[in-house]
Amino acid sequence: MKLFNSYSNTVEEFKPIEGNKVRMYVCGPTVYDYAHLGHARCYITWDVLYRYLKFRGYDVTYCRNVTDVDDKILKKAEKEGKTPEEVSQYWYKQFTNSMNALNTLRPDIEPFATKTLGEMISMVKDLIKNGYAYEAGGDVYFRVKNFKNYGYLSKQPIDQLESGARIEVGELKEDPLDFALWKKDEKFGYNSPWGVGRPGWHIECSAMSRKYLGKTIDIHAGGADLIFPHHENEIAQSECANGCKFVNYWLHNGFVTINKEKMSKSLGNFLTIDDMLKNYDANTLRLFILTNHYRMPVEFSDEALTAAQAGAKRLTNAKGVNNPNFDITTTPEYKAFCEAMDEDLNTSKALAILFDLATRANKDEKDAYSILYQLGTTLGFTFEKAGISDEDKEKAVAHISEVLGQNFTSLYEVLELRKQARAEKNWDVADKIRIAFDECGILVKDTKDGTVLENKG
RNA sequence: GGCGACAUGGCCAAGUGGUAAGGCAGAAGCCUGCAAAGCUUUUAUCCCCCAGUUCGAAUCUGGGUGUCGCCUCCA
Repeated sequence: MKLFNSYSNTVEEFKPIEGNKVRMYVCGPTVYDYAHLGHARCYITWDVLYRYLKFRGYDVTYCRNVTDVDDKILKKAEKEGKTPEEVSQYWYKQFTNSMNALNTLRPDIEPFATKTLGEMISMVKDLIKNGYAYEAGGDVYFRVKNFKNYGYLSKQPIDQLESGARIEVGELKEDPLDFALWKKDEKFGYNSPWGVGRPGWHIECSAMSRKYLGKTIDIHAGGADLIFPHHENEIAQSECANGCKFVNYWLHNGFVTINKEKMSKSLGNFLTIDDMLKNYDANTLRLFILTNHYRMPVEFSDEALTAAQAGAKRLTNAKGVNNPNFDITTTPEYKAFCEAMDEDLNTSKALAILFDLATRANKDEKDAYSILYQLGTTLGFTFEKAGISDEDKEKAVAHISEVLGQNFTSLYEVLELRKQARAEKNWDVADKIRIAFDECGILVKDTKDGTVLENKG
């Protein structure tokens, strides 16, 4: 399998450190607000990598942190008169709900920054001891100039970085490039050898990664906007504290754009996952994201989402039943799928194979659906036909009763009446019922095998 | 200013030296009371522009033009 490594800026053959074990870390959310489409893209992309690695037989440990100590959380807490913990717990729950709704698998480990403070403090202590960090007025800063590889990941010449760097008022840095490992904070802080304070954002990931996955890990992934300074700083901290390589493969996903502009909190041009899911289902969002290569920008538009919706429907509504005992690994489609995914996750190519399988499944080709189902599930699509809830059924019966001016007590009665009407070629009644169903969001399909009701989605 | 990426049909998009996957939309047909779904066929002499390398380039090289991102919190 080949993956594009941002560190070397080339596509490289992926080889885990130890046998078939893969240790994978993804920078998780700072929990203070709604997750938006940009987050969705990031976590769906790495969800697909996680699923695919497991599908290929790797023993993966996937760790995704939760940043629950941060300026933005504290600001929100102050504004709302809540404790930072209340704020982060609430938004963590929202985030988890969104991730579940998107059908992303839960990481094996989901550490909280506030529960990993010991590791952070010991790491900062080591950095000070080795001369890579210094304390100044209750803050601790990393001495960037002492790490010769600084700027390697982001391909930034150090003198260029220097010209842009500034020292903020109140900071006691030796050099403008230095960044905070620990910040004095007497209001919300925690005890440390340097007084009451809280950790800098970058040290959180270094510490959590080391604690749960070890000093050198296989994969570290996240959005491309984290390359500088976040990942650059993580490398500096981890390699100086541990005295060894931090990460073998740095993976970064591209952005979601809207009106050709990066979607982000600060620009305010974001659409939340929850809002998106009101109009489009999880399969649609996933298809929208996976039709593009993960490193390319994806432009959001309703037109694109509508196209994805039609495609997702075609893919997941194909005819057939999965035979779980069918071994797909001997099929040419499996081989082609793996070849595509092995090329730095060419999901677009992989999807072409799935679409072909969907067509063949619809033609009742033997095993086509099983292959489609098993490969599609590997990409995180769900094939379960959405049933109609009892609540919606009741609503529909009530609505149809009103439309036809007669009192139906069950869906069965409605369908029987329509069946009879159709048998008698009473199209007026049959169509009225279908239209009434449609108004309730239910699609009526008259197939050879009888009438089927479906959620319009 | 520094660094990096991208430019393929109406829309989205794969393809990085051998003659343009796939999806959406459109068209025609089959099926069908209608509708929906499905099936079949069909839609780029051409890949931003110019020069070059080559038997051969969307694919490599050089030069343009345009778009985006990072350099500050950001997935």
